[in-house]
Amino acid sequence: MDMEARLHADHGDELRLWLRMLTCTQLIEQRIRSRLRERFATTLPRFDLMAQLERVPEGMKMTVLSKRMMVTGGNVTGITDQLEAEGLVQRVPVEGDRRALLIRLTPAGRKVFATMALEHEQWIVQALGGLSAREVETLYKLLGKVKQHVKQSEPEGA
Amino acid sequence: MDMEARLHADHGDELRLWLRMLTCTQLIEQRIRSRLRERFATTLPRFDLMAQLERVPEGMKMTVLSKRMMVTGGNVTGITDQLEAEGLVQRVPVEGDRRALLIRLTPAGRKVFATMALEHEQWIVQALGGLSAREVETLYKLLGKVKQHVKQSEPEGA
DNA sequence: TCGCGATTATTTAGGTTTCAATAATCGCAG
DNA sequence: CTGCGATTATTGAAACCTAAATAATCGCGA
Repeated sequence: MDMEARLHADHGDELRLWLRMLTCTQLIEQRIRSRLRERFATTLPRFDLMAQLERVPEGMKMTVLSKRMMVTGGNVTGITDQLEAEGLVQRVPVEGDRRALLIRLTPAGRKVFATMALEHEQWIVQALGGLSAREVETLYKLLGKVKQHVKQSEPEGA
Repeated sequence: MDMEARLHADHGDELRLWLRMLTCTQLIEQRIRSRLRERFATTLPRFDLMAQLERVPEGMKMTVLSKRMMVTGGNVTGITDQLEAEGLVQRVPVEGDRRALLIRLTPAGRKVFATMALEHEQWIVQALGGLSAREVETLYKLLGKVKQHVKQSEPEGA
């Protein structure tokens, strides 16, 4: 077996794991998307944005929001436009910085989100129902290692 | 603690795990996307399609391809159009069924993919470098449980 | 053989996401 | 206080993805 072939063989496990991670998340994600659409006529990105805001009552700047959601700023602008038009979030000027805007849930938005979040959580519990509490914990810890390693290697600018 | 609050508390672990799964895959996925763009001026969906074809030299029908890639048929049509225009894949009529087409890599496509795949695998190994071989195995098995449970519950039709 | 439901691929319209460019503002160095 | 690089949000162009409609073909049952 030459070096190149050995290299390949040695790394097959990582590749298999990665593909399985992708399969699992896509499987669950698609299920959640379709349920959000059927039950609440909304989309995952909209739900995500509201979920982020829910944790911070005073609101968040769009840059922070885009980092947390791991999407581009332009994307956040678009989703915010929609939710604002529906009265679920509002843009609030930031005192002392005329560039920035704080996005926050309106009372109506908070109410709507509460309903969705409750059901959403049940979907997740159901999706992960094949695991024991101990296995959930193990998975959580191992993925924590992955997350940490990925984030520390190459934070930005190779 | 009332029932609703308890319910919430009991299921917090699953939700946390789900969010972490999402974070990990998105983190890695985005890194791969940007590297595919920088290094090979291509995209993840195009890479994915070629990766599927690579495993089956005789080619695959578009329906099979769309199921494996977990995207819609129309999407596969679009990506195939691009790759075909670049001479990386070709559409081959199926003997005995004039509806179906076999998509397969051209020799040029196979060559291009081989180069990308080698580097791609290194990226994955690097991303998962924070784990021991044993941890990779554990993660793989646990995610296998998740995958199986999600797939068996509600295969289709509520 | 005929007809009809199912399968296969494509098209269409609409929404999502990214990247890059733009415009406004900030804050600091001089 | 002036200018200039950095930050903030938005916009525009292009790619991606979906769902639903369309068109061609298949294959089976009567």
